[in-house]
Amino acid sequence: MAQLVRPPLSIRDVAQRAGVSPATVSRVLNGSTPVGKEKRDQVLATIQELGYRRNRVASNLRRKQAQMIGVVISDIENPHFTKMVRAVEDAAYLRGYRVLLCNTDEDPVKQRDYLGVLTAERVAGAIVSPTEADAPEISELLDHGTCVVAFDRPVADRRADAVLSSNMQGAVIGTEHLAAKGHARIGFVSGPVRVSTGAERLAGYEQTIAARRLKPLVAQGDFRFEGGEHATRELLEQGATALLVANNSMAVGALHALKEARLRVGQDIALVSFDDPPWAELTDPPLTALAQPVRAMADAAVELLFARLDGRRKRSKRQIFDFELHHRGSCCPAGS
Amino acid sequence: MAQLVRPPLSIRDVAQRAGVSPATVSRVLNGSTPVGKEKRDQVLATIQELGYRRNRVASNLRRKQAQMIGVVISDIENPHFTKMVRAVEDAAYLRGYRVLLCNTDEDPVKQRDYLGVLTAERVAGAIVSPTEADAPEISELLDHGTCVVAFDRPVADRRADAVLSSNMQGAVIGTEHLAAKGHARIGFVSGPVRVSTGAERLAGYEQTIAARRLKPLVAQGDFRFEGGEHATRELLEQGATALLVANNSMAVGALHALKEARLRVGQDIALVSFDDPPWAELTDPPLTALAQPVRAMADAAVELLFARLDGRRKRSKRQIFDFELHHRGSCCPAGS
DNA sequence: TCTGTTTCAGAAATCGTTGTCTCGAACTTG
DNA sequence: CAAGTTCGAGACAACGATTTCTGAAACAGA
Repeated sequence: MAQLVRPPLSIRDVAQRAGVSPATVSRVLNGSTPVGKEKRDQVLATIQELGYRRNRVASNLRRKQAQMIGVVISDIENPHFTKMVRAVEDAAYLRGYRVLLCNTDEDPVKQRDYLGVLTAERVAGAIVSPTEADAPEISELLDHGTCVVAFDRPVADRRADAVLSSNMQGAVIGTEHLAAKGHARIGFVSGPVRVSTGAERLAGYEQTIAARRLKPLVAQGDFRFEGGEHATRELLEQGATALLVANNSMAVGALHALKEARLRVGQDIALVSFDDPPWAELTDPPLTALAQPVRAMADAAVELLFARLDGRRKRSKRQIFDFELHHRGSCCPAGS
Repeated sequence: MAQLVRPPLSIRDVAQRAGVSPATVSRVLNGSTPVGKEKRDQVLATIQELGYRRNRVASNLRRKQAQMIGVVISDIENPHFTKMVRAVEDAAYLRGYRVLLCNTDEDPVKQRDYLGVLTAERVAGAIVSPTEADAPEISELLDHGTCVVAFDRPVADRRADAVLSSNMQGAVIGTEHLAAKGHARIGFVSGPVRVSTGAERLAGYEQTIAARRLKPLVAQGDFRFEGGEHATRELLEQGATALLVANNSMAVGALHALKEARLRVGQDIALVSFDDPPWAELTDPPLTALAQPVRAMADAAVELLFARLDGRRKRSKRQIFDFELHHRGSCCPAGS
């Protein structure tokens, strides 16, 4: 059986069949200029009849802009980003935009590659959670007039909008909470300091520890399972009785390491984690977590983006959201 | 400050500056036809110098195909699909393809919309986990010569490739496991039967129940948290002492419902869930789960897709993977 | 009735790349 | 050395939609 490939119809085919000019078909398709009712009905009927589907690629070329939003994140398997992507997808779908997914794995090279791709694809806008804040490709996008919204992590170029969370504040709350329970040896499972969220959370922790004249115990992770596991082992060796973990993926690693060390969370050791993934309530015990209003943040990012695309806004804007501590069972008083 | 928009450079600008024809620049860019070393170096230098970036939209139009893979899934927040998307992204990135993300929310209308979008965007290939197996838009894609791989759920059109799991077998294993522990009132938190995975898992359950002359206890969910919660409440009212849950999102809902009913999983009630999300080991007790080799499946799907794109394969192919029961702590013997 | 304005719709130019066609020059080879 | 090849590179025509330009018809106002 030969693979029959039906060549797609073009706007010319429709025009010919309907007895009008291609321009008229285009006008009906876009509603850009009024078209007489008679011709319009004729065109619509013909489109139905032939099963014509407009070629977006050609359309995008002519318009010099793809109806597409690029989403650049570091880890598609992290529920934090997944929630964001979901929100973007929802909004994009409603407005007839598509989502181009770019997963960087926290790899600056891959990030720059992908940012270049967004320029090459002439996307209308981008939501970026940068691994590297000052990649020149971000400025390149902005130079071409593409809207860029930084999510979770700022970018260097001031023309971009930003939706951020107050990471310092979050780390302070988390550390204070553990300190208030009487812990003196509070370990911090840090993210990479190269990433702004990593650095800020670490700074918040260090500030609080210093203010309370405690000994800082820091182990560097990578925002992923393995790093969390290793860092936790390290901190246990240093005698930590409480842990603050800088993101949810590393928290999974930390829980593994603690299980391995036969320490009962919430009894032998206290744990507070950044992020509040869906499974935080299901662990044993449920996880005390520093939650970001991810959905609200994502909605804000999308709103910033489309406000610009629709020309409703010119000046760049930056919004900051606070963390909230969700008290659950993973924090015990010291020495219990 | 006026928003300065630098108009992007075209291949003609590069050609002019380098003193060659646009065709030559294109040839250097694509390596399609040999170009003399001298001119090639000249072109490459000019590209560097001007910071030229090729316009993918124009390229795609001319080539009549976008270097893009469409991924159609029902729930981007479900780790099962997330893992798949990850695998696709990995492979696509390596080969210079982009990923167009289409999230359908199990909504047939949205699915058909998105499949139409894939046609309109002239994607090179699509990996689809269909909500509706016989959407005509799938055939439309295939008619245009686009490769389609069904993932997790089959599609009606025989020209498509497929990577599936043996859902019947999985449900049988799961149900048998619970029955072997002595449970007589095994409830099934079903997915929507409209979806093939939903129907097949239900069938496997029913078959086993019938073979053992037990009473079927089924409550219909929607593959999402809420549905799992409601269905579980229903089954509890009917006196179930063991539950088989048809996917991981509903398992989260089930766990909530059980907690609410003050039933201890693994002691008062037994639980087996389809899927094996990362948090399955972290719950209290750890979740006994029917795992699919998602990564292997996704890699297989990608391989099928690219084998076709590269022209390495013509005939359509179907691969089926087995479930594996991961024994953990959530299954207790009956009446304990 | 005649001029001026609006409305509708076609012709044609364009968006930026790529592949085909062509042609001259360099190279074989008998 | 002539005739046949090969090779490199330019000119040019697409790809399919949009939009500007233009003109004809319809309409309004004086």
